[in-house]
Amino acid sequence: MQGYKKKRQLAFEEREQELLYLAEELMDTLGFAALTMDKLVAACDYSKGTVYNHFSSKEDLLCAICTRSMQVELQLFERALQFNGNSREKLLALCFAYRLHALLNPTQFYCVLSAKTPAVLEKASPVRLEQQQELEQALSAVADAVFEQAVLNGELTDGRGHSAGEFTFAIWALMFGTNALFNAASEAHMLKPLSADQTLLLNTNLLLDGMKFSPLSHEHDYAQSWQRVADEIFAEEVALIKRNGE
Amino acid sequence: MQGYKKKRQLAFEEREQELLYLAEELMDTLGFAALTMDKLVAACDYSKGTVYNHFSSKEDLLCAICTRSMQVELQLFERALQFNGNSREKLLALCFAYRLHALLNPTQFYCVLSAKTPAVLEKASPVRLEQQQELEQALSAVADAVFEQAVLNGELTDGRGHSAGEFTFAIWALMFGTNALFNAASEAHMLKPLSADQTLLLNTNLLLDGMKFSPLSHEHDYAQSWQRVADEIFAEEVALIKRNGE
DNA sequence: GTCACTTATTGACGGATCGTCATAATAGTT
DNA sequence: AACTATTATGACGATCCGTCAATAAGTGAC
Repeated sequence: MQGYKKKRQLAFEEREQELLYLAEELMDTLGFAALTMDKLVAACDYSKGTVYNHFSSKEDLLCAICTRSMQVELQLFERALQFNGNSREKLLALCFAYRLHALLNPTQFYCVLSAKTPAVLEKASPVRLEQQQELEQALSAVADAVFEQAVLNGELTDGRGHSAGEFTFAIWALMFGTNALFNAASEAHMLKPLSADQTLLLNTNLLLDGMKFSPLSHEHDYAQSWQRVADEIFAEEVALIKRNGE
Repeated sequence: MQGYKKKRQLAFEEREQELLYLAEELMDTLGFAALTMDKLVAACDYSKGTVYNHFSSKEDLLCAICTRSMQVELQLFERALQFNGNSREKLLALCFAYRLHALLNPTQFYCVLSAKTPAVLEKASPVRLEQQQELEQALSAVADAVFEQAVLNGELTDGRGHSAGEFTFAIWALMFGTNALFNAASEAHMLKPLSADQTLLLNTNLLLDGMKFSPLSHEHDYAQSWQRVADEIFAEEVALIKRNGE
């Protein structure tokens, strides 16, 4: 029967989410490296075989957490787009969302970082990797659209013939790198003389200025825009972080 | 006796290098994830206890490979500085060296990437982490010096009061991110429509233009500079990569 | 309601891997 | 040669991973 299979399928997906949530929780409480398939099995109500029915390996599980992470990130992106401002400010809002996501869900960000590691890439299942790429595509598409709109609006006029995709990749790489290095630095108890937010803002300003994305940073107060994004779009989340930080 | 201890110490360090080299070789041949302490022990002439006398854990070993990697990178940086050109071209040469290093030693780059992962950071020994930070400091210092020289030369005049360190961090994050994402993409057999070199060049051009680092990219043909770096400084290595690539 | 058949679940198990530690060996000292 | 301090050894216990034969649950036919 059709309905039966559908129900079954639904239960399967629900359980997968449950397992992913549990795995994340385990990492949160026990530390990132302490996540173990055995522990996950012990913590859930299912047997090892069932868990392995969902995730072909530990790395596959990591990858799954990673894609789920990008799904919630995508939602943050959609919200960021609602920011009332010019294209460059919208892009800034996306960067804000990216950073916010990393702060809200450090564990998830760890997974994303690990998922760029060959040790994980080598062992994750092909299906999972494909899903991950699709999500990355979806996330990139959001930024692409902003760049394309900026061209239409005349905010981005440099005609060197670079595609939106290239610009998106550049800002993505910059955000990824900045966040990764920051996290590593804080994890290693390094001195952190410069505030993460300010650095992030500076870096995006430099890159977008280099794209000649007007209004340029000396023509507009993007620190204020950054603050506005925090207040007008993500007030709740920012408050949550503040509370957790203390 | 003084001389005795010294000799002993020397032998210890020599053995450590030997082990590191061996570990890297194992990763090269068996795949990144296949590196195992047991295998390393089996491959070397020492016992497990001795190996663990050098590296407190597998992650510590990874970290050690990572710092050694940065040492060779530092040498490449020194050579890059020899490039005959303006400050911005020297910085470009540094970026070239960074990329070159990742291409020449993919395994080492994997280690560097993994070393940003909390799973590794959590388990590496404090001493090792400190060494790693020192090396990062040394590498940053090279770029810092170029930025500072550029200010003295009047090539970098933007007076927004940003320190060389901030600029260095920005370009470092951009390079790290670009390389990491590229490697992950190629590992996952993703479509790669854009050439890595061109993308890298574009990204640095954008960022440095945003810093108002003259001559700006529309005032100078940095693609040519990039090629010159390849020919004049790293011809040997580039040839090696070409050969290996086929 | 029962039987045959398909699909999903279980958890014990083998094979690896990690890191430790009591024991053995080696070097230096007296 | 005897004694001490340092280093090396590899067997061992504890995990951890992933598999698979056995078991249970679900489904449709009669």
